[in-house]
Amino acid sequence: MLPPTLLAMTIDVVPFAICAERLAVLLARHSAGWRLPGGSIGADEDLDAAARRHLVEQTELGEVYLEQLYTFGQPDRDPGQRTVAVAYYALVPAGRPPVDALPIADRVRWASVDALPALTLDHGEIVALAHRRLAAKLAYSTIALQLMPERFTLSELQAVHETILGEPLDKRNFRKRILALDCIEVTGDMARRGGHRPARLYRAKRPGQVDFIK
Amino acid sequence: MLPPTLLAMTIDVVPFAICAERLAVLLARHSAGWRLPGGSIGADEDLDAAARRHLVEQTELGEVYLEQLYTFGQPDRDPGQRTVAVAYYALVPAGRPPVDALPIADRVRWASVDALPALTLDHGEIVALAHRRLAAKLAYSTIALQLMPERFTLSELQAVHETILGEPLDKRNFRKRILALDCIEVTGDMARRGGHRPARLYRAKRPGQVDFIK
DNA sequence: ACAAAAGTGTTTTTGTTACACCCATGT
DNA sequence: ACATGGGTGTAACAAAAACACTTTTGT
Repeated sequence: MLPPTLLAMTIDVVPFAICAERLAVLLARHSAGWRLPGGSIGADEDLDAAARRHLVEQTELGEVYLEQLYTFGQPDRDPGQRTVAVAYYALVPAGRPPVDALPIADRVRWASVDALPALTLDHGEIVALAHRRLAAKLAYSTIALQLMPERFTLSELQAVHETILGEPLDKRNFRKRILALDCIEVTGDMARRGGHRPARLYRAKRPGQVDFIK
Repeated sequence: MLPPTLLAMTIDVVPFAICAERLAVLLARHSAGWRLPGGSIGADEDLDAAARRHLVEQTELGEVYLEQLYTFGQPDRDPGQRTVAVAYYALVPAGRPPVDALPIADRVRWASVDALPALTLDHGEIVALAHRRLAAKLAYSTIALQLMPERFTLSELQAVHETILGEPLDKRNFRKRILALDCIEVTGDMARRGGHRPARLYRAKRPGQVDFIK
């Protein structure tokens, strides 16, 4: 058998968050436009670790849910040199320090998935695939909790689902289903925001953990 | 940003088939035991193409369903040199020329997934992940048809499902569900095998295509 | 008092599961 | 005639969908 080929490899990360009721991706400024955060893999670095490192270095988003998505290796995907990209997606909880307040604010930007600027290489496709995967996972896992702040209302959680799926959900059925999953619990505190009845605040029972359902 | 790192990359393929009512994997003989078919990636070769090429070269199995599974990149997964493996799985229809009849018969071997020999590196984990993925896909796609010969009976299809899931299924419910999917059609011919009533032979309506359901 | 979002059950519909007998062939 | 797997429908149950009004706050 032939020895393994040496190939240029990168990591690309699709960092998702909910911004202003929209599913948004954090993009990094690049000479030729915008691209996904990412970069090289250390000689002795795990792929997951490399993804996390690039995310922290370029976006200051640590401690987020991270999952491998797909590996893109078409020879012509990078017109410069042949590069294989291992793509990941990350879920950033709402309530993290907003990018505008960070020193890196001029290097990155949140962009809504349905109004993305042109991205370098095949990064547009990578985002599209990540979005589909995320939407599919809503149906059979508790993954949406990874996009929520520590404490949240049921209406907020429902809005996140609706944003990702792109369709409205029935309030009573949604609540029934979520509570039956036994993945969140009441905190006892109330969110009083706006001129209306205060809402109960919930928290994840097992923060950081994604459960599969059914 | 740093330039992409050059890393040793390989392709590993998990070729599944149903042999003797068991889910089996085709293994390749290796100096240090058994391993999955696979190998290097050509400098200008697509990853999918490389997976298909290795499968043909090492196992003579062309024209099979092939899907990327996961990319394994732990730094210590290969004690020799650091190697990243892009893993695929393949589904081989029953009724292909059996391996024993091929000139490569002494280099490869079908092994049942529940009686695998020790495999090199992390290939055992790769097989386990592929098996889980395949079992999961039975529930929401017509992927099992990729393991069937051109013409097959409903009982044979049910047996394939049962073998992969490792549990028996109800005959009437299974038939109702499969026929409702509108993915197979009667050929008009009958399979008369054994001392009992002949069975209708079906064929896939869209051979080679995997539909998602629900 | 009004506007705005929170909270709450029941009915209907749909899909899933459980289950048993006759049929056509080879021996 | 008997053994073997092929073929078929219905009733019970569970899950999902549809649906409207009262409550609590801020202004």
